[in-house]
Amino acid sequence: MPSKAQPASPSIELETKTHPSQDRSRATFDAIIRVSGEILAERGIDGFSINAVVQRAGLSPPAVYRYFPNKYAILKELGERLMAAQDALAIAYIDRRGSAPLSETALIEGGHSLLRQLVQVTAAFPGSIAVLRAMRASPILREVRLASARMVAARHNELLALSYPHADKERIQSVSWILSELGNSVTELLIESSDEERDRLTRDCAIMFARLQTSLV
Amino acid sequence: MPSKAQPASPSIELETKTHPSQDRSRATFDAIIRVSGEILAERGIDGFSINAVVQRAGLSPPAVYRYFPNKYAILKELGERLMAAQDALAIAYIDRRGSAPLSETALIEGGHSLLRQLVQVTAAFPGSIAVLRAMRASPILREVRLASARMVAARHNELLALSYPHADKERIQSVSWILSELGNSVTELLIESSDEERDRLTRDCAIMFARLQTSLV
DNA sequence: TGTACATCAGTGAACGCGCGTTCACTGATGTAC
DNA sequence: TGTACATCAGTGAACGCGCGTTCACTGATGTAC
Repeated sequence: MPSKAQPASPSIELETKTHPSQDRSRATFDAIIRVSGEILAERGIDGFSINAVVQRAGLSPPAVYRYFPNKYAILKELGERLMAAQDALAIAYIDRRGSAPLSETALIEGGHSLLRQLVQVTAAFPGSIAVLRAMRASPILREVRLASARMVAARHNELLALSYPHADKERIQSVSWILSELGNSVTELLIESSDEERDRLTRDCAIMFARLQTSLV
Repeated sequence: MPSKAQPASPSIELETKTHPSQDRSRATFDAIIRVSGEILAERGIDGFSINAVVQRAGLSPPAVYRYFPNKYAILKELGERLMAAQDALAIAYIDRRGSAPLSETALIEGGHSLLRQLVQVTAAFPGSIAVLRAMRASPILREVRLASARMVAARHNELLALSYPHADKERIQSVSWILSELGNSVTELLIESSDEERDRLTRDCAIMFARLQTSLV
């Protein structure tokens, strides 16, 4: 269930340029990514600048421009890496789950475990939820997150269609989209919460998602 | 269920300065707010600048500085206005609902109607969901959104404690917090979706929230 | 294995621009008598 | 009701700064023979 098409922003080149081939350059590339995540988390997207990255990474500006044409390209790379990591978890969960309709208990357990993994992987990622927020906040990056959400939703949709053969197709699509989109929001919510609250919140979110699925009959 | 305390950013003055007293100045103040919403929606927080506001509103820079010390103060004002509008709807819903435990059907109807109102009010607001996103994306504005979410969660918590007297207090708190936080995320999701999808999505989100509440037994 | 050369990786210094912000000022509105 | 004055509201022009970006260059690594 893709969202409304939006006019692309005045075209900004977002692709990475040279790809690192030697060890030294791979280290530089990785440092740029890591440091960018730190700065993004501390200052938000509006405080993020290439100059800040350059300074903290101990590089000179052209070293960054060797790989990235501008700051949005760095953020896009960060976003794509995080999305890839999250998508892998979601897809593995969907594949593991199989197409038989599951009991509510089993759905809760599965969802709970997926959420915990998402939280763990996202929290450990450079920039963590600040990357998600940047992708929402900047029109230039929106498409990165949407592409991932659409893909996961489509996969979930196939699965749910098999699990609930008598359910309305449009409802299944709607539920898949909600699970995919809110999965992201819930991950944010969980990472921001304190350690003591997190377990309880994770379980309740899993219950919520499970019961949304069982409502398909 | 307040989230982890975060160190305040290096103190930035966020209060509005002079408040408009004459008609002319009220018009200027409102124009600043309206135009700021437009620019925020078009370019995101990282493309938002006082210069851009000034230009579009047909003002000179000091006219803005008369009311706001910096761009974050404008965004904070926008955020507080949107939060106030959303909170009013949520509180009205909570008060209207009363403390008797409701049937799932009634919870779905109530939630559905609240979500529709939230979508309508938020979509009509200057900047719409871009304001929500800006408040998430910038550490400087985070507190504005959190204060609102905490307040709504606390109110909802009282109500649920009465509705489900035998439920675990901590679970009730957790559920209240999820409803409050995800209410925001869902509003975003709904506004971004196309007109044809929105009704279906709204209903399914209402089902999801209703069934989370009935899981309290 | 050593040398010459090609390619890869990163630097120092500078640029123009737009941003946030302020100064000294003009014009508009309200008020006292 | 008209005038003098005080306060409110907004302007024009300029500032310094940090940002994004590029140029001509040096140093590091890989490769051919």
